[in-house]
Amino acid sequence: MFFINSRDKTPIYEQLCRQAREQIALGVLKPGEPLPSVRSLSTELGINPNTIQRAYRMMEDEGLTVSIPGKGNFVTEDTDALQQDHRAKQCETVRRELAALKKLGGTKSDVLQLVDEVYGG
Amino acid sequence: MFFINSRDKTPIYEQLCRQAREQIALGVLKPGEPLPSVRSLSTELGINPNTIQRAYRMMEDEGLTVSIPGKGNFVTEDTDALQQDHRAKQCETVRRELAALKKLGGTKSDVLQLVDEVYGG
DNA sequence: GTAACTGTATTAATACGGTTAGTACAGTTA
DNA sequence: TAACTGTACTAACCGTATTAATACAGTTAC
Repeated sequence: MFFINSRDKTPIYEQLCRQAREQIALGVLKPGEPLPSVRSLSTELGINPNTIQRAYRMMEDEGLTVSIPGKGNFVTEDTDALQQDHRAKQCETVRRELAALKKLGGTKSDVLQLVDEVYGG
Repeated sequence: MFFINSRDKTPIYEQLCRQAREQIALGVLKPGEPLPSVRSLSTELGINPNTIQRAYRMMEDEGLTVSIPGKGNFVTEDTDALQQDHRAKQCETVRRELAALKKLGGTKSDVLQLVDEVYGG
């Protein structure tokens, strides 16, 4: 469910939080689904429990999960808003990158060809 | 020519190097054009000369500039390859972001609308 | 109730990297 | 010669990621 890219220079807790964000947006992590416990994920990944704790706290701060003391951490019940938000942000990213490509001389037909490659002719 | 975004968490020397990369790709920085001296840019931006030196070294390592001891740092003479390379990378970025958007449920018509917004109907 | 889980909080120590500071040396130019 | 230029080097400071070691409280199953 989670993994660590040691080549990635971003902090471990950010990697984990980002993965949760993406997997919720993709529907891989489903509403109410329990996450691994702090200690089990800690031993599984071979990192300190404090780092997991910080990742889980960040997930909860972003509204991705809810933390219930004594029980565990769970994916939030309403992932719909998160998915829509993530999709809107991705649209904005695409728009920004398209504008950058245009500035570099990329033509509309260049872009349309890229779209065809992704979506099929 | 260069500026520092203190809110940007990326290192100053990376910010400067990225700006050089972008401005060369956009044709703002022209082949052979001299860059500010290490010490003058240092005082202008209010940061340490060592940081500028590191940024300039990184630029040279990327082939963006050439450093001539006693004279200064200059934009490389052949910026064409750099521009083409930058444009190819930007195409790859757009393709990647498009694929991500598709995974999130973005339809082809959604994307085509974005393209129209950027390039005009 | 006890044991074994769960999350939470706190403090200290370590490690790494970015940045600053200061100095010194060598090439270039007027 | 003087005033630029880039380069090299060391030491120190600081913020942050990470580890380490505890301690406390809620939950669950026996």
